[in-house]
Amino acid sequence: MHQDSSSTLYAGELEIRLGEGLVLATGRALTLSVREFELLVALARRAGAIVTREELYASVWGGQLRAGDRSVDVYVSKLRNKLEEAMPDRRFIHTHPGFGYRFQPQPTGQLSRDVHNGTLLD
Amino acid sequence: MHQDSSSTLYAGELEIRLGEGLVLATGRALTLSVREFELLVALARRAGAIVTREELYASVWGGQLRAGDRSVDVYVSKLRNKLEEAMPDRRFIHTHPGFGYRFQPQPTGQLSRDVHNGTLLD
DNA sequence: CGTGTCCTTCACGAGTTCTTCACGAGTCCA
DNA sequence: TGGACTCGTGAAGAACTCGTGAAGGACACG
Repeated sequence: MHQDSSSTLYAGELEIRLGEGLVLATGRALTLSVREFELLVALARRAGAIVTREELYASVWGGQLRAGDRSVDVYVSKLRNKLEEAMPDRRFIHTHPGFGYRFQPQPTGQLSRDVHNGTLLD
Repeated sequence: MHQDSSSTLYAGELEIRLGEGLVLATGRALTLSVREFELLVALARRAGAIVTREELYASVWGGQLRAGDRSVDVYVSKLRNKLEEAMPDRRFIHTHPGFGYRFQPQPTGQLSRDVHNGTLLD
């Protein structure tokens, strides 16, 4: 079927359809590039956890992050812009200086038990 | 499987009669070639979702898309022309660079649970 | 045959995306 | 306060993806 790698991640109001490269924010489709999408997936799969740049680089670009390579940061920036454009008043990606990034779908400061009606986030 | 070949897909103002190879746009019949018709069906069956070139190729041509084969793009272009000729001011087929194409009957921007009064889309 | 339609492939230009660089803001610590 | 370090992000060119006109082949029909 066309649904195999295509489970769906739910992260707050975000719906990430893995098989299709589609992200819906409150119903509206976001247009993400391939790198942006894969970065979002890498972050959302580990929602709530801090993910290092090395790990993010490995999942999105494949291979080893070289010293001085800022591509992860650049794409986090792009991704943030698109997420915030679609859903202002919400911060999804948090920076933990020296450690990495953390994807947190809840409104800033608020943690709540989510109801996921699709694949569970880790 | 999906539905038998004699049902009808409704996608926005488009009515696609599977058994007859007939497409009606606001009542008027479109004249599509076989490839164009099957491409439209492959897209419309998964309306709202991004469908990759590989998947489209498999449904329309059958078999595996080879690197460098642009036939899907060429037929998307032809299909777009005919759809837009029949219904200007509407964009049905959206490109998602790096992923594939998405058929979206609703006015740009709005996704909603559709009411199909024929066969349901997936 | 001659003509028309459809299909496939090629090629070029336009448009997007990716990578890298560079500068500045913020933080930490002595 | 000053230095070292971490991040955010605009910008520019390279690299890649996509849109589409056109050429040529296959096939059907008169």
